[in-house]
Amino acid sequence: MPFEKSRSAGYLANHMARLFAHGLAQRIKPLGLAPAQFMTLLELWREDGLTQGELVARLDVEQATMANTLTRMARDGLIERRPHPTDGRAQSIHLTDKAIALEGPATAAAAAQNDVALAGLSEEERSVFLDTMNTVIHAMKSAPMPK
Amino acid sequence: MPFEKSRSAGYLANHMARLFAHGLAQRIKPLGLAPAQFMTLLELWREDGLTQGELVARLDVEQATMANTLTRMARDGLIERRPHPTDGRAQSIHLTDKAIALEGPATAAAAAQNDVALAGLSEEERSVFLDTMNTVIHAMKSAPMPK
DNA sequence: TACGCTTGAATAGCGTGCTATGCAAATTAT
DNA sequence: ATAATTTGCATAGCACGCTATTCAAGCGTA
Repeated sequence: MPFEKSRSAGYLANHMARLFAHGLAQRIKPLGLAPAQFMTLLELWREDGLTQGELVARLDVEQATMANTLTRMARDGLIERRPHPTDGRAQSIHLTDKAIALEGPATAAAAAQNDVALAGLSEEERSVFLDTMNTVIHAMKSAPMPK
Repeated sequence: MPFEKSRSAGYLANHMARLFAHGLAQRIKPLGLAPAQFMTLLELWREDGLTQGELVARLDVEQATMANTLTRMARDGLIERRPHPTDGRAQSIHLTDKAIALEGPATAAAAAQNDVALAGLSEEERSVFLDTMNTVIHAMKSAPMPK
């Protein structure tokens, strides 16, 4: 039997993530935000002044990816990189007033996209779905890489 | 209450898809393949000689994305672009022997990645999970774009 | 037939992910 | 205290996704 893409978790995950990203991008574009910037802001709204390394750990992206995202965010006036008070190698990342003001509208946009995506599911189904994604993420993170 | 990323479908979808892509990439790299190439090959293994436009429709990516992926695949000796027999604007995309030979190992690699990801789930849970992803995908594809 | 619209594909430019390097500051070991 | 290692970040280079633009070939219609 052929490899059926609509029965492949990986294929579906990719397709679903592209649709989520596209929908979110459309919704936050008017705010001057892009998806990776939003994701980063989620952490900084929760706790300002994190280092790049802390953001890397919390968002599970590579250090180089975060460095580039932060560069674009600084360019766009969302963050400021300040010298770290105690570690001369590090910087602390601080939100600008502009970025602080975006928390409400941006999280509302993300919630709206989630609502559209999950529209066909009951509360119970939504909860199971989120739990399952967390389980799958954990499985892949703890699996040893093949050879 | 704060926007909780581990309870956001979009955030989890993104994270999960990155992990899937990374795992698949590691597994098919020895075959000389990258994820988007594998996805494209899935369609061509099923039916050779498709046009770029047909691939775009089946994989739900933008035309420009597919054009670039096909260019890389031609560069890597996986496909050949031949003039379309009846439409002077189009080309038909044909697999090389090399690409044909990769079907077994590549689909096995993808299946292995899916297995790792779904390891913690029962058969029933896996089935529900795939169904739900298909439902969510459909919901986002049919939702009108905001404003 | 000729003009105009549609359609298949390429290209440019950018965001976001990755790996691989390089460098300077900090830390550890000798 | 000096040397070696580790750690924080930047940069280069590439895959892949997107939007926007351009061009040529096909198709319609006046």
